[in-house]
Amino acid sequence: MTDAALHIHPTGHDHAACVDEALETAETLCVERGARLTPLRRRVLELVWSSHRPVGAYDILGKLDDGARKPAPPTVYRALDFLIEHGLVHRIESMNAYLGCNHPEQSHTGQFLICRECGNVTEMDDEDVRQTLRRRAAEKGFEVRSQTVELVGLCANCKAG
Amino acid sequence: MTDAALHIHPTGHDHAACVDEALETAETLCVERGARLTPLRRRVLELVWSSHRPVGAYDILGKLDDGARKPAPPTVYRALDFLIEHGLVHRIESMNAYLGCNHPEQSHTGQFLICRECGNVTEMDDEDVRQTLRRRAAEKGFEVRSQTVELVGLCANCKAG
DNA sequence: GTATGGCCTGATACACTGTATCATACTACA
DNA sequence: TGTAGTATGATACAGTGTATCAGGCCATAC
Repeated sequence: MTDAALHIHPTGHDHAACVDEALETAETLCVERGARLTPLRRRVLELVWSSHRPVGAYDILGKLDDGARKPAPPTVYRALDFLIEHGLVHRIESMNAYLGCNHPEQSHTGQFLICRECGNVTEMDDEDVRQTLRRRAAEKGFEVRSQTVELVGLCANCKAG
Repeated sequence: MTDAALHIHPTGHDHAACVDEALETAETLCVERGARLTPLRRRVLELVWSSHRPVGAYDILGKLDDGARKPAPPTVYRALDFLIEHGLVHRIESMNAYLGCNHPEQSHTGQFLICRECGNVTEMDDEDVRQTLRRRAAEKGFEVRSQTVELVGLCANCKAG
């Protein structure tokens, strides 16, 4: 059982279920692809999923310190690279931080809604947005290969509260 | 006369004109607002405009070294903060770099088209995109306050060439 | 004309984020 | 087993950004 299982997430959901599902999905997906979700990578993924807030690489590094051996930065960055490559984790550019992805089946670059009150980030994978961006850029002669969309504002919970 | 005036920009335009116009616009705008475009800030703006590629803070720092005194990082970051606050410069999050804005009249966050071949970045200030993002987020209960949109791909020139 | 307060810059030190490189260990497969 | 490929450990360093204090400049008030 992980730390996350010990408490309920601020938004009221059972976050342990999020983590479990994410890890299970990752296992399945890596088996399918012949990719190796090693204990280290699994642990890093679990730490990224410790909340719905993006996590810094050095936060992960700190939490990997189990008293015995303290890993070095490349250890974390390599694990993150693997996870990102397989769509299991996204990098939030405007925060230099990392966020678990809950639908990694097809690789993608999502659109992120960053709440400036609670810090939670939700992924909005909107095809309309994607197409609009692609079309508008194309009208300027630009061929889009990858999209970074990060919106800061207020989430539904924080607006209500 | 600046360095930029000594050569023609890759895309074939007279880049010195870009720089001159940007600096002139900045002067006017700061006078209107009662903001102080000091020699240092003006110089930093000029260096940001040295090309249509985003420029790193430490590149600017290096070019500020006139042999006599070498400025320290905070000097550059403070100047950049001022310029960003007044919409004269944008920060490209995915590159940790800074780009001159050619229509700073009304403050805004633009959409950026980053060419992975030539490195040039053009700003696409598309209201349709802005509205689509705002609407789609609102449908998820999210109220957008600021947008970061950075698209990587191929510009018209590099596709043709 | 000087005094005062606010803004701008200088300067030192440090924090945070990420990478290059080489060595070691593990795994899968022949 | 042996071997090639992959994963991790470990050291060092590069790149990016900030906290903090001190000094300088300028406008306005008196």
